[in-house]
Amino acid sequence: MTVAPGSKTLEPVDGRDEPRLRIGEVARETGLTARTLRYWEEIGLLRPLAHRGSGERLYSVAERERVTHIRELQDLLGLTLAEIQDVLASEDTLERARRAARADAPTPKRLRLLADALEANGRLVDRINERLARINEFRDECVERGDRMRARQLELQADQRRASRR
Amino acid sequence: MTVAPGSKTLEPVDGRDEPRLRIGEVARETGLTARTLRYWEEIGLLRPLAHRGSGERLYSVAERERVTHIRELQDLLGLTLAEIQDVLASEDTLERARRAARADAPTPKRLRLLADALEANGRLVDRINERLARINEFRDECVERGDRMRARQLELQADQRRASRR
DNA sequence: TTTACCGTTGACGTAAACGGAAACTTGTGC
DNA sequence: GCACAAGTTTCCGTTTACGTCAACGGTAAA
Repeated sequence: MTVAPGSKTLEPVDGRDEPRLRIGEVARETGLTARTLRYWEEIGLLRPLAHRGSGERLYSVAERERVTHIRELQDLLGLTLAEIQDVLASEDTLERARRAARADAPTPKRLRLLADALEANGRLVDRINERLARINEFRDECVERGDRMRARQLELQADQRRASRR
Repeated sequence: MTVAPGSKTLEPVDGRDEPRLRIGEVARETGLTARTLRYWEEIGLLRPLAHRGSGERLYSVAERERVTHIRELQDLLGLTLAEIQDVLASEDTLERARRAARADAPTPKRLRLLADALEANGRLVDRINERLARINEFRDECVERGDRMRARQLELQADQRRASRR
């Protein structure tokens, strides 16, 4: 058995503990393909540091999480990548807020960033709730149809029993 | 103002009361484009009777409902048109069951058709529930993030008040 | 050094539509 | 009876979000 090449040079990178992930790892862990990750980068959804030898991309853990988040927005809410761009642009405020916290930025500025992030989050939750409502409605329709079918089934079974009795 | 052409010839068609709808009407009522309806027909999802002069399509009410059903499967469950083909193939059993009922088919046959339709419906409901669960999970994550942000906001606001008091 | 991986860019292919052009019915109004 | 608008038809090109294939490069273990 061979060890994945580069496994040693990957873990640290500049004294920090943040592990750097290769595209294949991110793909496996998120259930996507490398092609998809490159495409998302191409249209500006991701921004890994492409380095190491001939431009090999390296992802941070935060970026991997961003990937799964994008996946959920796309899959579960049915947003287009363009819409996701917008959502993420709003949400990135939170990242800026965190950086501001680390940089000991003035409290009012941090409060403003937080408020923005909260608003973006609120809009997202609204969209999710709306979608949940619609799906619930659809589900109820389906269940009701099933109920009607079961009722009809009982009728027919009764018919059958009556017929076989005589 | 002019009346839409053909509005008079449409309602009945052969002594039956079933109104026949033109492609534009179906498109408006379902929120799709005529182009999409033709495309769905092209790949075998719909089968309107294309007639009247030069192959103008006419849809029944049942077909319009099929269209909205397809839309929901696609939109709400995120199924591809190919998957929808399968789902509908199973569901069409119900239509056959109805026809069998009208044709006074033997009870055992009708029961078999009903059972098939019920099974297809059950599978569909399962898929819906699965999806609902995943979206709920995602929603909870988002709400929780919002809660954490609000907590941080309160902290910062307290800081601010303490600072301004002295 | 060779082999096995994993990665790169680039070009072309595909699914599920969307959009527009040009021609053909069809009912209406003069 | 004829022009006209509304609606439709087919045909063809574009878009989005990737899949696939080819040709090539770096890294590490044997």
